[in-house]
Amino acid sequence: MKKEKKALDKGYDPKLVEEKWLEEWVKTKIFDPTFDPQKKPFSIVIPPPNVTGSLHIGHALNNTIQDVIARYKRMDGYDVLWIPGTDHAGIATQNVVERELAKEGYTRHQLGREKFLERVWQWKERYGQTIIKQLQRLGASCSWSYLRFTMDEGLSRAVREVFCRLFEEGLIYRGDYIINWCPRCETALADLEVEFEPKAGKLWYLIYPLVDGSGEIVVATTRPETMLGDTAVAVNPQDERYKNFIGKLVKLPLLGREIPVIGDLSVDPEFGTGAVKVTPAHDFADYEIAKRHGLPFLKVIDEKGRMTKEAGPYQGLDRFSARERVLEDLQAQGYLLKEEDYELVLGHCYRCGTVIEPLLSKQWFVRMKPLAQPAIAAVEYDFIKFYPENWKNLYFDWMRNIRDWCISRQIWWGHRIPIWYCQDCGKIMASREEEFSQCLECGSTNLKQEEDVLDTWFSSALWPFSTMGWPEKTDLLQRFYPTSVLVTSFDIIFFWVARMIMMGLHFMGAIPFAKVYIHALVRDEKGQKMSKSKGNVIDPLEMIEKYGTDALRFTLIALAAQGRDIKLSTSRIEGFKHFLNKLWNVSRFVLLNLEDFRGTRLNDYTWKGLALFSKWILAELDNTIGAVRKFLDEYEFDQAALRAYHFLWDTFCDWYVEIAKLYLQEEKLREQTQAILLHVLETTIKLLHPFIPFITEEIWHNLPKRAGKFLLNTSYPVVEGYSLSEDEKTLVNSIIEIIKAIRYIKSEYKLTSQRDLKVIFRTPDEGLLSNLKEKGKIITYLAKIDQIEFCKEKERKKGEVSLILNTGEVYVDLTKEINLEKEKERLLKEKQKIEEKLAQIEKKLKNRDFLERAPQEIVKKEKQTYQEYRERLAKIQRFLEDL
RNA sequence: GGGCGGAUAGCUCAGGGGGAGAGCAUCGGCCUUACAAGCCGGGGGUCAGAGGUUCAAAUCCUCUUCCGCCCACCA
Repeated sequence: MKKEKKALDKGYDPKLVEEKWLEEWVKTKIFDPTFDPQKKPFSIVIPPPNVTGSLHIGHALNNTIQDVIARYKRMDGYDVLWIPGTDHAGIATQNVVERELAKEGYTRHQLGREKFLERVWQWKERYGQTIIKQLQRLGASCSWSYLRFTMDEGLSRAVREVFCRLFEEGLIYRGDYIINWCPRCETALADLEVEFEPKAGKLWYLIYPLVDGSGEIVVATTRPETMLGDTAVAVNPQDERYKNFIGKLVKLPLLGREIPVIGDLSVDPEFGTGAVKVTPAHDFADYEIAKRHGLPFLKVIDEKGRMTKEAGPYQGLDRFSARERVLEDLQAQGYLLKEEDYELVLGHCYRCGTVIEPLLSKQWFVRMKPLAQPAIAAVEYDFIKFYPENWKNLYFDWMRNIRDWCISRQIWWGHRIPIWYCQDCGKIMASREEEFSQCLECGSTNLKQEEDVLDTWFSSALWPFSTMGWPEKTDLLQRFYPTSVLVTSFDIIFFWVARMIMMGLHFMGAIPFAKVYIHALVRDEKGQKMSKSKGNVIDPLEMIEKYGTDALRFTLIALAAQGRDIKLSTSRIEGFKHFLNKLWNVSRFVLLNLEDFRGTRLNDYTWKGLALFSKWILAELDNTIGAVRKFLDEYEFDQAALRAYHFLWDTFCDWYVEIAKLYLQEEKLREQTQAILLHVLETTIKLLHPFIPFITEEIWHNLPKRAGKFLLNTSYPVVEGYSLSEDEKTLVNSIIEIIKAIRYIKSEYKLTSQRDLKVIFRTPDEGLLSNLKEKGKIITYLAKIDQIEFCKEKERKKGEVSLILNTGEVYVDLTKEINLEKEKERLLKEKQKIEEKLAQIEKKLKNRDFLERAPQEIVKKEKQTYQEYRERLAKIQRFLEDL
């Protein structure tokens, strides 16, 4: 016999509980894999948050979902590895540190590369643990011994290896291309890193006179300052208006250069004047035109967004002031025809919001087409499955139109591109080693490493295998690659998911994960993405502080329906906090009633020997376990959580526990009821543990006779196959509906405190009748009345209140005078409802098509319902007469 | 310009071809062997609009309106 624990405190206080278990879990390393050969492996890699970041609500959702999966799988017998880690987040982190420096009055250039990187590393050391601590606070059951960082030595080696192999395979090349440039961060950006926003702007019409004086051509532009870099004017060759202009020269206003008029099919005759100025070095479309026609590229804006010497008198001006000046001068010299309001879409840097400048520059690219092909096939053939499925369309769309990936960045924080240039012979070499001393071609030691670093997503793309020690052949890779599932949100399907699939297939020869679960974005109440700059963030840490981690987790999970965004509100969190309190208190109740419990188990009793409602609750529990498991397996986490929620509250607390109070008083039933209470509570707690780990762990440790050190070490509940016979089901339903009916009558007639009512239940079902007679006590106890009579036939009596149920009728003699008018009103209202319903069914039953075409069970059911309602109507009629 | 998703109770949202659901809010009544963060009972919805498919539509299809996302080199 186990000495009983002292009862739980009244009211659940997460603060007292969460910290304690957190410490225990992390300390004992229960989240690390065991490598037990008996167990099947299951692995997840975390989407690594920014190393200097702070937990936001999106992380909270993302990691809660992963945690639910990880805990469920662990309890279900898998050997789970969940690799945690952080991302160095190149530009973002560099910007943060630069801002710090700015406060001290420095720029990174003043500090120099080496010193600057030291600062960033310092920053990383100081704040790098923050996000990890916060993830732990969230209860994330990551395998903390395997913590990784994208710039760890191991991961950096993987980056170099991948770069070199791609370079050797000819999949990485360097070239002059027009790219997106952020003049503030002073770096190139990939297409994906540019965000477009519509903005009110103007369309200016500029006059370009023909050199031969035979006329002029008017072009429309949104960026007049780029005219300084024009090297042609393009028209559509099929445009009759301009046919004769092609081949002629126009004089560029302000600068006086002579440039040709060319014909190009990409020009839309409908837009503007049908003539386009061509600025090859500062516009993507113009760049393409220029390549087709062999036009010169004239760079008039530099890396800082200032006009170059090519811009003549405008040299040194910022690009926006240059626009003003150019317009003034054009106006003054009569080259500005008119201006119109025009809404344009401007690209902005996704990290700092600065307007992007398309710029011609030398960058490194990855050839994507050859990598994309197998990655498309992997999803087409369902080797990788998306949940919900429709996200794969988005994936296909992007992958099939993929363009080469610009991977070089002109910042300092990141993986420096492992390319070395021989200063003597010009040889370009890729090196797996960090240092490289001698030219392979000429033996010169005069080598210079590439200044640029890699796009931060380059290392992220390797995450599933670089974290497991690749390129070494490690045990980790052997056992846990490919990973089982990737949990992420749709906004990084291109940035990350697609690239991991490509790299995984290319370097591991295997998919990086079998399933991709795409969860919702958590938005604000207006449906907008939360962001610091908009000031509409809900801080998960604040919520945790206020409501507790479990409440936040449960809320996020319960709201995370597949394929739909979450609009979070604090009232929901509050509601679910109440649920935790309920769980806490019912546990308290069970424990308080276990004082004399001898510790029998369910197996000590025969099914036949159990009380009716004990069998019932076991059957209900069984249904719940089945449903929760099914929902978890299908990644319908909200449904799983809500199913368990309703079982605990509506079924267990509201019915079984109340009935158990009665059973506990009966000597014969007391002990088995204790065993059932404990069993159901313990099972429910296991069921709920993946969602709300802290409170369940705390409760579990207060239960007697538990096995294992932590709840996580127990096994997830399985369906046992308990079910009631048909007679038992009828009996249970009857009891419940009788109780509800009496409660309703008492409430309607304001008799809630009156016990001495004469209540009669009549049913024609003799079997039910005899069964019910033994259960009168449950009814009187829960309905709070002194007694109830059961009968098969009943005299009609004036002044009784009566309710029709599925299994019979309840009559209440209110003894005092009742408001007959009110009862009449109620009955008439019910009568009307029934009549409406009957009319509806009648219409169906008269419809030959329905009778012939609808499934027979449906027809049968309708007929049955029709009969039942006819009977009801007759009864109501009688009740009305009896009033 | 393409593509995707949404419109269901006062609010926030589930559901999804055969009797409209939850949480919060609201109204009435309760300190009952845990829980007032609770218990018992009630009210409240032409499931955006129109058409179609079907014996049967909130649910499937089409269109319309509004909202939100993603993609796209119309200067």
